[in-house]
Amino acid sequence: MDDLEKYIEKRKGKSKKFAKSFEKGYESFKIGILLRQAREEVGVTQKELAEKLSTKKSAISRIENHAEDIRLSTLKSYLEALGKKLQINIQ
Amino acid sequence: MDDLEKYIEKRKGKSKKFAKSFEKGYESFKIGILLRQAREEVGVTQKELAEKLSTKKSAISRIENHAEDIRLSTLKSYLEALGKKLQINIQ
DNA sequence: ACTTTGGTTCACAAATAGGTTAACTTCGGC
DNA sequence: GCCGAAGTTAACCTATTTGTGAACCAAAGT
Repeated sequence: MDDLEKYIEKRKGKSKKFAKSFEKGYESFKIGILLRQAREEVGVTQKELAEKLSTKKSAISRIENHAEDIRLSTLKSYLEALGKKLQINIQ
Repeated sequence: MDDLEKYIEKRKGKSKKFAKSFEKGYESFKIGILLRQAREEVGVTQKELAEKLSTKKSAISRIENHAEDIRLSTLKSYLEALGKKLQINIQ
């Protein structure tokens, strides 16, 4: 069980809604979880991040919880606003 | 000069339109170029790939040439249709 | 010269992501 | 208990991506 999965279990315990919708589609949630992890690691709130991205905290929450898909540019800027870099490679 | 840049120079030589629009935004083109490279490496035509993805060759061409942004799911399925895997990590 | 194959580009329609506001919940500190 | 801070969700709207069909170009073969 890797870090991501541990993290997921923790969130399932905290939020019933999360647990329920999670079962519907593991894949779509992965990226949101990764992003939340990245944000919490840096120790920034959704509101602070939203301001850096000139958007609203609700949009951040949606990305981390609900979003079924995300644009590459959104992913990139989210991470860059956290001082991180997105690395993509093909195997 | 890495492989990607070599590849870009080659394409610039072949297509004036590509060269011109390329200058407008390097970033947006990178992903299309990577995808084309991946496809050519496997030796599959745009039409063949399009059929695997239940879409049309024009959509594939657009992604490789024009697309300013792309959904993560699109990126993923494009690569999976080529038998490749998308790997994302955060630095 | 004609045809076929691979690719490009455009225009329009359909689907979906992201911006925004507002109401709601949870949690910690007072 | 009350309050503020952090987060969640829903609804609406706009912007953008993707699907699709058609016209076009270039190269290669016949």
